Amino acid sequence: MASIKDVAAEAGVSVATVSRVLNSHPSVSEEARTRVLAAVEALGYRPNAVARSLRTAQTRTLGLVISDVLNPYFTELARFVEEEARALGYSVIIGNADERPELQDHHIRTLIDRRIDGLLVSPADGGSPLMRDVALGGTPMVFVDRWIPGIDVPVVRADGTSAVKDLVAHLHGLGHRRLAIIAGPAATTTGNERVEAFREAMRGLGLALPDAYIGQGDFQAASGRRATERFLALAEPPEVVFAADNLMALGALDAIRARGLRVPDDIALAAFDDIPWFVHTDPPITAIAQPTADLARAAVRALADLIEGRTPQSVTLPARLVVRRSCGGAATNQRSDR
Amino acid sequence: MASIKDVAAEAGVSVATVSRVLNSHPSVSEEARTRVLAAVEALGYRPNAVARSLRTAQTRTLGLVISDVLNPYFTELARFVEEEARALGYSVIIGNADERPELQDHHIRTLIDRRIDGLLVSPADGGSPLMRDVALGGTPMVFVDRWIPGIDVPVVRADGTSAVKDLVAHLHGLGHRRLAIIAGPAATTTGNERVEAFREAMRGLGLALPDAYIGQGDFQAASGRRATERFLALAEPPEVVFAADNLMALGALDAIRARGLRVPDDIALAAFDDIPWFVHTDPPITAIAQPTADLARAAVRALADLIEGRTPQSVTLPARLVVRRSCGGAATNQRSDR
DNA sequence: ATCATCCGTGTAATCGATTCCATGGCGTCG
DNA sequence: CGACGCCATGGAATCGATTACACGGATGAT
Repeated sequence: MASIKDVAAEAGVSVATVSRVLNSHPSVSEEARTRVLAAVEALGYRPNAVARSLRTAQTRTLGLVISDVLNPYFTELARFVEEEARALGYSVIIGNADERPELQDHHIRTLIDRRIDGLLVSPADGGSPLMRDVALGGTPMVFVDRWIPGIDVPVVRADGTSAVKDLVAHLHGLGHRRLAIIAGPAATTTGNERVEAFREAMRGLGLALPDAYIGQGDFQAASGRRATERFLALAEPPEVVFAADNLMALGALDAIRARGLRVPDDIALAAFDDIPWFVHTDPPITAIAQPTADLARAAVRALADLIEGRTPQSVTLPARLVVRRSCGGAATNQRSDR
Repeated sequence: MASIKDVAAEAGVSVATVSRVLNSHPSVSEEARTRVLAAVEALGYRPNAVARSLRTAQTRTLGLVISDVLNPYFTELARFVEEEARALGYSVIIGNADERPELQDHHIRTLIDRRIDGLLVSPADGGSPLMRDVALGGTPMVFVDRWIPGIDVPVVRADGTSAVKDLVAHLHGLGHRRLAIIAGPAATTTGNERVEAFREAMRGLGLALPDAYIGQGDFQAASGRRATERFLALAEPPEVVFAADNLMALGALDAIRARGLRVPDDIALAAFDDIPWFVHTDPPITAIAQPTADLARAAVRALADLIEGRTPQSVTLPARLVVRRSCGGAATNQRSDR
């Protein structure tokens, strides 16, 4: 592959001049510029990003470590992150942690070794020593969706408390009193917050949330199934299951079907994170929708601010309730779904 | 961030020795080795992958350019690709083309500029000049899922002809005669092959595939909706719609619902590419499943073979029919789905 | 006419690794 | 006892870019 030296030779100038042309430095004669450009064209020259990065100590690359690519919420987030990053002149390297802390650490380490300019993380756990070191070590970092208390970096996330309150009120209005939740891992902020918001909203309506109605999940479908099976085996099973993410809702649906029960007639179902498929499940699932595109954009901008020396802002955007048929009641008409 | 020089100074040896220790070169005294390792530990040293890549002319990185991350089939593929690549000591950088050729070219260019060791591509079109140049230019390259005729690189893909035949036989057995297909872009191999397999299978049963029953889609949901609306507006609408990918099936479902029709009673639906959500849609959707994990592994191995100087193999694996309820008939019992 | 300035350009240092080659010490063999 | 070879090690070149610095020539001011 042609290098800058070859271009310089072809154009009959020094490598410095070639570099100046390529970086549109003002001090280059028109004559030299055209010669260099012609040589670049002739040789099909493309600058070596590796060499450039070594010299300039920047890669124009962002690392994005997400907890689970198979979760449509994160896939969508990743897509918008890449879009915004591209608009700002950055590339994105995605690391998929599969909700496994050690895999998360592997990706963080690999990204740091590649000297990415900044890191966008949705932590799968409460924070490894590595993550703390990286944050303290000066690598620009921003948390998105989930964050880690005690690590002082900007956080871009959605606040679901108001939407959860709306959901609980909706359920209460439909006559449901025994509400259960499948929580995410306690080590994640979203795992805790959603339970707390749920409990708080129930308390506001004079309802209790017994421990037996709190299932422990890990944001994966299988855990949603297990938790739901446990609910259904109770002497007094809940009337509603609220899954803290979409994959666990899928698992819950499995478990309910396996028991031969119907949603919403026998039991109602709702989920955190809205995804296109929820419109088409049987029945369409009531969910809490996050402003994914806005979150992605805000996160990338905060990270770019950090990298480029501006002051980044933490951002919290509201999530909102999308009522469909899975909890019964009014929104029974399919047509109104979309 | 500490460099190899700092480690050398701390350990009281030369950088050459540090490098030897790090690359487990045999010619290093035990004494020196422990000193270097201690210094590495003390400084928290991590080798700079950028510098290493510049020197060794390899990045231990694979580029994966897929047509659409939001399509669960590709997401899954990407996940398994990363998994296998990691097992072989490579990282993966994903480029999402969003089914847009110019975006695909952007990512290919960026990946080449970063000097990735090899490229895995599922082309969104018939092949840009850039793609040809890259293939001819000696960058190791493997096509996965889709390929481009005339570009001589290994291809790893699923063969759906037999499964499509099974599907058509299944539909025929259920009494359906008017079968329609929503095709993918003509510029993609999967776009064409699936139509051809469908047409061929129908011919085998003495059925014709009129042009009006071939909808032109682009593998995105919206195009599936449009094509289906056109089918439903025909004087004699089809009894079955077969979508060439899962997103177009989603769009078809939308269109059918919007008309107030029911699946499978009013019209049957089937799709290429099986995904977990199809179990939970209303009704569960009959689909043709690809062996995604095996495809991903085979593709990565072929690429690694190419990179490391071994002889790569093109691989074709059979897809298989998964019957659910969306075409009516026997498989009506939900329990049997899983 | 003289001197300061500015512009275009080239030379060379530099980024952080890897690796070729030279060197000195030591063991072995004739 | 001398020669040879091997081993551990360091010095220095190298990868492909960017960029500080130096330099010569042209231009403008006085």
